[in-house]
Amino acid sequence: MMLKYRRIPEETIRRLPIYLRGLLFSSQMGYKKVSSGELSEFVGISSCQIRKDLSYFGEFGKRGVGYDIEKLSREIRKILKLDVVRKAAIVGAGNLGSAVLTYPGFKIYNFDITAAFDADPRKIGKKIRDITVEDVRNIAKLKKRKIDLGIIAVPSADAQKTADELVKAGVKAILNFSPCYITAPKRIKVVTIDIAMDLARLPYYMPVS
Amino acid sequence: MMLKYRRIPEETIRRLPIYLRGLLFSSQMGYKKVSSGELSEFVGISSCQIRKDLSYFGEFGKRGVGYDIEKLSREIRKILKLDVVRKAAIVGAGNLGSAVLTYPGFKIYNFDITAAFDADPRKIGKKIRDITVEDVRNIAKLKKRKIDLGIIAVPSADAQKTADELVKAGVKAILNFSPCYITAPKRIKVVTIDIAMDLARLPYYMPVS
DNA sequence: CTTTGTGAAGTCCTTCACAGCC
DNA sequence: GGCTGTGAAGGACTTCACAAAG
Repeated sequence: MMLKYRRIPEETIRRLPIYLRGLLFSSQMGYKKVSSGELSEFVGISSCQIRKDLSYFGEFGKRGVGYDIEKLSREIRKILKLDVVRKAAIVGAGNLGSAVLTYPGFKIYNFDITAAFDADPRKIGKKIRDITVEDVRNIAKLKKRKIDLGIIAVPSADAQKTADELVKAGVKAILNFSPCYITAPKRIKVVTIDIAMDLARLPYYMPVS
Repeated sequence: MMLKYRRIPEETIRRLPIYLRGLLFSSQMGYKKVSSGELSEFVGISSCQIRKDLSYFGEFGKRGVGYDIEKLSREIRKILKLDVVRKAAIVGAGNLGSAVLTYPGFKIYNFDITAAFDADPRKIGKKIRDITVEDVRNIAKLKKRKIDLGIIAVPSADAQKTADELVKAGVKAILNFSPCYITAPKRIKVVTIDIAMDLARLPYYMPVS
């Protein structure tokens, strides 16, 4: 395995989780191995794209055979650093925040939500799952608790302020559920999830009656 | 306005809703006009990207001045066909389905959810919002009701089957909340929303302690 | 002087096509 | 024969840089 240095496209990283899901699906179908062609069918991405993407990180397949599902899954998890447990804190304990707190996806990817904050005095002290909601003014104290990920589930108007506080508290990445653009230092990865953005472009592709 | 024909990049369409949100924000700040440079600050997309994107559809700005917010918003809504009311139906009336049904974003973009289906006899007949949940076996009857958008909120295992039925019932687009890849004829636009995909790539960008 | 609109240049990403290996 | 891994070619998207307009 030579693996000379090449810049890894952001698009490749975006696709790795899709492959992971395709591999899970394959394994549930009873397969032990898959070829890039078969995986392509399951995930809707061309087989040579799949091979190229994987080639950035090593040689995981056997020519004439394909990929060992178990082994490739493990490799992708390692590439995405999903094998490390990350501590997360959520700000905003309203409907959205509560939904996020109970969403099982976080555990699957090794996120451990260990703190929740809100500005509403009626919510402070309340227990959601096994977490007691704290006063939003105490975010600064997170620094000692070594939180990796900050989750924003507050109204748009407070989103940037919350992001700034999370950055000060030392988070490495931010997951933003508020429908707005957020600025943060370059070293901090910000991902914004906004269903409305996907919704709004659907009609463009729909013929008018 | 010459506007010679050029293929419109998919990426441009993806950004139009973001501009729309930036314009809303500008108008809420009390502005009447914005330059591409100002809008760039609000949405985190370069000013020449913004100008190029808009240039695919016409000349909406005034040189030396910028864009009239009201007018540009209207134009983008028209481009995205957000000015037409679309009828939507949702399949799956569980937690996710109920949440989707009550999500206000649909109304904003002129989607009118007029039907809901579920396979669970205990849910059939129940009322959510102003909609009575129907038996999933009656999806075929949707054809007469001229539904434009089908929303999938069923377990992954049933997603493809549901998609096939929605296609037969004549939908023009599918919004898929199940965490899996779905196939449909090319004329039908499928958008899959899966938070887990965004979650799973976050750790890659986070330095390990 | 400011800001748009846009060809040209540059960058990034995908697909092709095939050598290399099983 | 079948399938991977990859340089080279091709295509798509972004940025540059500036003429044109207010």
